[in-house]
Amino acid sequence: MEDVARLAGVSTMTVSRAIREPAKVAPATRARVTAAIAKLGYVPNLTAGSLASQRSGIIAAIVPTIDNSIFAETMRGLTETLAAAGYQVLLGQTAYDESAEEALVAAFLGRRVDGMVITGVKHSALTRKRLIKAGIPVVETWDLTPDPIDMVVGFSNRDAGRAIARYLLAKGYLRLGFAGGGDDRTRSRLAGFEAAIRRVKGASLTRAMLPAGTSFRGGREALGNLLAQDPGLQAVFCSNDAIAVGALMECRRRGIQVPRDLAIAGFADLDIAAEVEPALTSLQVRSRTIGEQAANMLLARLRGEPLQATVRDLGFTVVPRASA
Amino acid sequence: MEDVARLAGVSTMTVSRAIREPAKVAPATRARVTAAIAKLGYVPNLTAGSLASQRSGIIAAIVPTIDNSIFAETMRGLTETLAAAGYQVLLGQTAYDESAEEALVAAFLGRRVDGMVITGVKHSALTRKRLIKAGIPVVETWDLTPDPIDMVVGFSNRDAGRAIARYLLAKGYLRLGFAGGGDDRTRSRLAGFEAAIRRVKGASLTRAMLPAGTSFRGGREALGNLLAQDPGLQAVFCSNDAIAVGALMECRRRGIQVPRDLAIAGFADLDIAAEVEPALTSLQVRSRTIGEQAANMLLARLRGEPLQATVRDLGFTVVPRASA
DNA sequence: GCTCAAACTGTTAGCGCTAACATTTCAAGT
DNA sequence: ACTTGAAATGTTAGCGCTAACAGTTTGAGC
Repeated sequence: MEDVARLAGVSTMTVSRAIREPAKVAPATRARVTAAIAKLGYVPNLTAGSLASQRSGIIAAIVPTIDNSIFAETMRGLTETLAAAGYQVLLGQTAYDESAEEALVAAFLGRRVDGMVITGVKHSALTRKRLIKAGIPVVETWDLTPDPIDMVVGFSNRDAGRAIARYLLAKGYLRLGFAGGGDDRTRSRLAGFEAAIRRVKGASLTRAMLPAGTSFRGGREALGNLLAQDPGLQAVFCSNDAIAVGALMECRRRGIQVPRDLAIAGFADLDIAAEVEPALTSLQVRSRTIGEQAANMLLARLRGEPLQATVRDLGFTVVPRASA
Repeated sequence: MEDVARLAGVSTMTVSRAIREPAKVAPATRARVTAAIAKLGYVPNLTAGSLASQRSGIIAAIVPTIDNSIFAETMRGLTETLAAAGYQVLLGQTAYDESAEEALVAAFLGRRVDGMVITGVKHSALTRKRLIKAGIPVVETWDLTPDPIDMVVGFSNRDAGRAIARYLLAKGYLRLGFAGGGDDRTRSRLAGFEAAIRRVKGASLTRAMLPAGTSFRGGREALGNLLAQDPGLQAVFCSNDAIAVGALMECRRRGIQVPRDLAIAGFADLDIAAEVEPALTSLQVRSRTIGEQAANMLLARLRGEPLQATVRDLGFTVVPRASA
């Protein structure tokens, strides 16, 4: 930076300003600085800038795994919205492991990230404490809670499970099955699903629990598992569309007609849900919007704008298609 | 850090060492420092550490979009391998736009990242220049080139396209179609596909070009487009499995029997390829391994190990299934 | 020409840590 | 006790930038 300053015949402070707040530098000076930067191929050291300004320009994002299109979509919305505002995203994956989450949060706080987006609302006590103490804006995502660490954007997984159950029950299916992974949000969906079923006389629930992060293959196995437990099963709710498509394919393999012999409903309304045959009844959630909203909440807070709501419910929609 | 040092009765340097190189501090001292850190809830400022040590502990990764499972898998392999070595990943998405890539590279270099992983081998002259000048390890991925910026790990997309063409031609299909996006790697696949077809008398090629990043829906439209151009089409190669599944579903909708009336082959061998009915013939590439290998090449270079090969060819495998 | 605020530019003092070197401590060998 | 080298700890001097404030210049208004 000193070289640039010398070449442009100004002080380093003016170079710094020419880069960050061009409006505060006289046009002629700015031109000289710009020319010097170009000539020397100068790349400002943002690390030094972060240290001096106490702002890193980095937002940390923690997801269970990027290798799941719902989180990938959220990350896409987040990254693009933040990039437009000049922020970059540091990515962390927990693989659904709470202690991995704890370690990631600690590492990211050490980087003095300006904000954090974290999947889910259930965290270790230490993680919560650290995040609160850090004093940075934090957005929890993909679920709701009345007492977020700071802010939360998502929808009620419990209500979503309940909505699917009511939909299936309203269609006359009584012997219901559930296939899904073991993460917190799936458990909430199951809890809601189960609660709605309990309220209906004669309705039953059969479960096939899968490891968190399961997809197509798991869906096939889960279907066999469920039918073994209850051969008279009438409808299955799968906690994500990949599992549902797997189940659908297994039905085809076994000659089970969907939805005549067995109805299937998925979750998340991935692109593929509309394309398979029969098209998959699913519950639409706005993965990408969650990321965008999280980014916007963070940005508003970073700009010092007074906050509207700390809990943002994006809701969900049951999308009826042919499969249930 | 000074507070910790005072409480432990040592200098800040000893605190720094106790954190980074515990072996170099006497056990008793280390215990006092650790206790002081815990008591004060001290979180080292890695930004300051980066500035002083000239090592950021951050690797930048640039993909077209994270919202595509092949890149998500690569990112997963990359992030996990790097995390195990204490590095974090800064994520950038170009949306298949070269100028976006240029801006990301500039921003990441400003952060003084310790290394960079970038998708593809075609970059703007400025991007190449900047990366070379930066003097950090760089791994290009998802393709091969004899003259990488620094290192490259992937496979030949051209050869992959050729291999699929040969496979289809060997099965007796002569009137071939191609459906795919407009990114560089897809173009290479198409080039290889076309080259192999040209060498066979009587073989023909019909193209349906889609925007980069297209999936299921695009596959359906592409199929209609191809059949409109050549109603006698015998086999279609789709540049990714999502497009192929879309095409497959469109065939079902139109009552076209796969593979009897029309054969379909995909690319990337996503999980879903094996699950659809008929199962999809595809070309298997090792998405996750690309990320892991990129991480390992970077780490080896960062450790100062002498480099073996700068070009790592992970190859591919044609996976014959029912659809073609 | 003179005043005075606005616009512009410069100076100073760190941000919180670590590299490199300097010094002290300590145990083992004589 | 007395060297001696290794182990442990401390001191010094930045890393490259920016906040905060201090100057300096400019031009509009009278």
